[in-house]
Amino acid sequence: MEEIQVRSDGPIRLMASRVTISQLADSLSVSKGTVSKALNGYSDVSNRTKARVAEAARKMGYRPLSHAQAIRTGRSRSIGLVIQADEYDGYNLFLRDFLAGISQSTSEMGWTLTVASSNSYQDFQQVVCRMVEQRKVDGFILPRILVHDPRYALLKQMGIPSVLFGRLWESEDDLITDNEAICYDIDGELAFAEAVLRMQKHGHSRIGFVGSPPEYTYAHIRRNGYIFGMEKAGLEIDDKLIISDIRTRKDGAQATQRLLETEEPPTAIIFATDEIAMGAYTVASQFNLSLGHDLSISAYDGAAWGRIMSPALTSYQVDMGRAGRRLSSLLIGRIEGKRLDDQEEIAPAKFMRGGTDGPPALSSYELGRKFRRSVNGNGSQLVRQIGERQ
Amino acid sequence: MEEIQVRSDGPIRLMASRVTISQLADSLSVSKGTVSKALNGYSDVSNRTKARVAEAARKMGYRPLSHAQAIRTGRSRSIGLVIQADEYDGYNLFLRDFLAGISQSTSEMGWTLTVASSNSYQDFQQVVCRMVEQRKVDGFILPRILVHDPRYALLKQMGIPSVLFGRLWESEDDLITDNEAICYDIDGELAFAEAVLRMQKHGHSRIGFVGSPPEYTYAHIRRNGYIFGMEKAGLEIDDKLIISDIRTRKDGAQATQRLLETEEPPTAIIFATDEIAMGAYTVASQFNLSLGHDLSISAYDGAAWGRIMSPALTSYQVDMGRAGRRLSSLLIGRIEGKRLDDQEEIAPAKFMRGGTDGPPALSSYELGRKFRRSVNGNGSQLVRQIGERQ
DNA sequence: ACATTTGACGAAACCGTTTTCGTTATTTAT
DNA sequence: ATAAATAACGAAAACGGTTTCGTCAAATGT
Repeated sequence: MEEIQVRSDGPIRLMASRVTISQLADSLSVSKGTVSKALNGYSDVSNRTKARVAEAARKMGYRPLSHAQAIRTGRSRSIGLVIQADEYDGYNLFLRDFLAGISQSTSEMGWTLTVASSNSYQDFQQVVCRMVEQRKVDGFILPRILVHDPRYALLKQMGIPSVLFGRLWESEDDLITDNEAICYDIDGELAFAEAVLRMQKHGHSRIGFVGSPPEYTYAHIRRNGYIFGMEKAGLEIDDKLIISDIRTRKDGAQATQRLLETEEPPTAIIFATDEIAMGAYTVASQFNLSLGHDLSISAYDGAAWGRIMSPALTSYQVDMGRAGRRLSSLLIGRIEGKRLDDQEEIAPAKFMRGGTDGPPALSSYELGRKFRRSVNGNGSQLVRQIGERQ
Repeated sequence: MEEIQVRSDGPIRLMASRVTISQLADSLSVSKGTVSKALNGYSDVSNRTKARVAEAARKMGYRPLSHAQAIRTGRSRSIGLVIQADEYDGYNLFLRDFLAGISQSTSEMGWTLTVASSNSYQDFQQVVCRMVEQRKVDGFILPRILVHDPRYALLKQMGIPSVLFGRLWESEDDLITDNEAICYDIDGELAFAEAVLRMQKHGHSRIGFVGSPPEYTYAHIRRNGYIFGMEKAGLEIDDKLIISDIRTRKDGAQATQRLLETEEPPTAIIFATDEIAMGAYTVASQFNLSLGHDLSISAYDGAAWGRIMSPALTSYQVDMGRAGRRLSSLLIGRIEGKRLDDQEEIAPAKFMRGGTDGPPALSSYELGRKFRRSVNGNGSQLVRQIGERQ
């Protein structure tokens, strides 16, 4: 610990001047208590005075110091986001737009975004507790919601406001449904139903699905969308065409291969995420299948690098900026005790036409034959793993 | 504005209890002033008392409330990062690791990370001023440094501490070199020199370079590394093999094509970033060149999606987590007035072997012929643009 | 006309910390 | 031995807000 001489003046510092509440009060010849009450909308002060104060505050550019407010009120006008550094997040999908959205919206409302990170749920717990105890934040945005999300449960138990990007999943065996959670989500169900119908319109009838790990709520939602789309399309739902619990490109490739190995392989496959759809590119190039012709695929996320693939990946894009803006707005509203008309807000995904879907060039039978021929040509080697880490 | 009835109790709130300095002082039967001075290392209090206070603080888990400190000291123990939403950042490269690094390090030191965003330099200015005026942050981390970075100039003029991820560039016409700036950077010069030598070892002698827009400092550094490597390798530096000011994959493809069109085309090309190196994949697939054989390429950044390309991109990886940790540590040190032994800290990049470099299968002459034949086969069409936005 | 409520404000306490300024006991200098 | 310096602490004043409480005039009820 450094010794500080008494009356050390520390490092250089040039303070930008600021209007304080006392200065504002003096200029209006009222007490600072009245100014505070006026600005905070107490019924305790006349409308005339409120107007005068508001006007003067605007003119003098007065902005209350949130630190000073925090010490008395316990609220810091800041919202928290904990980045889970441990979580698999293959290709850094959206963080920038998401953060930009959140911080834009929070700063418009005069709030602040505080970012922390954790390496485990244990760590998350500690980080949250410390931030709350220190009154660093008044609430949290929780991204990537799990079916039974311990983070939400923790915050709820602690009485800390939160909003979810995604939804909780109420399975049949949950006796109590949680109707307090505030959610913003993208309508994955709709997108995947649409994707199926789109494939049907192209002329596909054997349509497969490759889903995400079941711990995520979105895995269920997207799967349901697929099922719903198949029903609506009047197509047979064949369990052999449905694979779940896929997370990486490599596993996506294996899943694709497994689907193509079935007796009546799908001529179109719908992937739950862009990343696992990458696996189809591997398989296609390995077995000489033309994406968009021999095999049609469509995915979801709208990641930027999907556009650099060739052909570009057909996908559904999520507007992460908007998600961030809405979530912070919802959270701040919640913290300030506003009543919401809706606990859930669902926004549509945007279809992004790429080159990986189109009318089937081959029938299911022909595709199967072509694939098997190619497999024999290659020996029965598994998907070659390209560029392993380190 | 909502009406608040007098003595409204507002939204639900369950405060986690906290040890205050008064409680701590009482338990030790000293005044809170003494406790404060003891913990802040004033020479004003005896070592015995300091030890007692420190011990009790540890035992009771006392942590000063940064808001309360801020109101008196003007320092909030928080560092700021402004995300530039306007800036081109093709594929969301590193933000997550970078943020995780920063927040990990800051939180270890008991500090906080505050994130904001801006859409322009104008906006940056406003955002920074507001954050400083509101004492939200004590300093900033500036990523993606420009040759003459107005952000750094602004902060310096305002007297706000900052650290740079990257370096300022002192050109010959700058009379005064700024030796106050604190920088952390990756040794791009070394990496690019190495890349050249590596290509030479493979047997290449015609080695091209595709560089970034010159407003970024790193563009110059990487180019210098290439030049230095060429000199060290004893290879001729041919201006026709050097292209600059390339930012996107599409432009990278055009640059690649231009290099291949020269009379004596390079058999190896070194790209300043992974993203522009993607252009080489486009060109290779279009003109039927095999990367790693007909044409060797190597790049820089170590983006995760480089590994999903086929073949995987040979690149130099930047440890963004470490960068974040070091930068926040340097910044906090600077704010606390610590003397540094070095103003610049340079870390090495890590070589990531991929499949895009190897011994040349063709001589420069043969490569040129093969390329031209392929061009004629394709007509002289320009690089086809795959998957345009929207 | 009088008691009571209401409206509008100011004075002062308060939040948790830092910092200034006294004060007293102990050294050191003369 | 006495004056001056120093060491170690407490009391209290900041910091910039919010909130409680008291006060007084005006409005309202009887």
